[in-house]
Amino acid sequence: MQKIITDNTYFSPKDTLCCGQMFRYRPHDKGYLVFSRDKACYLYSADDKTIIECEDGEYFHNFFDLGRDYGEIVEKVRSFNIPLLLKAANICKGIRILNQDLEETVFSFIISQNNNIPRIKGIIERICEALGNRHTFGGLEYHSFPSAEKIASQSADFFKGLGLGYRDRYLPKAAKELSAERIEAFKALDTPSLKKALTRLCGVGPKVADCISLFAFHRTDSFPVDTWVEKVYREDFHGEETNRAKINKYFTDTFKDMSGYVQQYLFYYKREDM
DNA sequence: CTCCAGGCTTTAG
DNA sequence: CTAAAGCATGGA
Repeated sequence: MQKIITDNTYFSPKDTLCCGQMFRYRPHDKGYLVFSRDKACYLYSADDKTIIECEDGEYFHNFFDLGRDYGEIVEKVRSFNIPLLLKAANICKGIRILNQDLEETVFSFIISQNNNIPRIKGIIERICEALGNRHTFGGLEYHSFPSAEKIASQSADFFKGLGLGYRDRYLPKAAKELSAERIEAFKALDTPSLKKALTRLCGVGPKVADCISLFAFHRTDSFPVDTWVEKVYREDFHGEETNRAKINKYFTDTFKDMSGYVQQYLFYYKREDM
């Protein structure tokens, strides 16, 4: 077992996990158990430290984006000098934008459409239990997130049985569309082209594409606009637009390559009703 | 009962 | 091209 110890000023387990960018975690002991792909870690804070215990330190170092200076990012966000954002940055400075597995992110956010977070978490858990491989971590049993190939081999009815509702047919279809060549081609694209390419996948529209480009490709010039962000835009930025594409343009034009960080701060701030 | 959730596909205009 | 209807499910 490896142990990664970091300062917790810019790394809060709770805020990083609960801000809506990932769904596979649960409270455990002093912190949380976190699952990504076929891997697991135990994440917790003690005194002024945040600690990761896991078998694959390299994987989770990258997963939690530990190579990046978040003090610098928070300062850049503060420098926009927007009162609401100053407040949000203080509360959310412990959020790290994760580097998540591409396939897992694609399927997870297809499921997220017109859905709420507790139910999304439940659906993903049932998918892992039904199709994932069994693993153990520190004596605890868990299931991996299934491969695209495995998802592609299931019927829409199978997913309906897991409670996906009308999204049942999107998963196998998107899984078949996710070829290795296509995934490889994604990496070379700039963010607007990547977003367009992701939108070709069944069940992936502009908002989900923004989430994938942010949480799997770390494209921080993406700004996903969902119902909560729309609420922030209306109520706090006093925006007039109702078209989500235009709201997206307003935010990305304003925040450029800080868009992803700002979006997460605003989303979390609004959803937690702080 | 209605309304809403990290919106999308399909169809109509 | 844009706009709107239709969509499963479960909790408030």
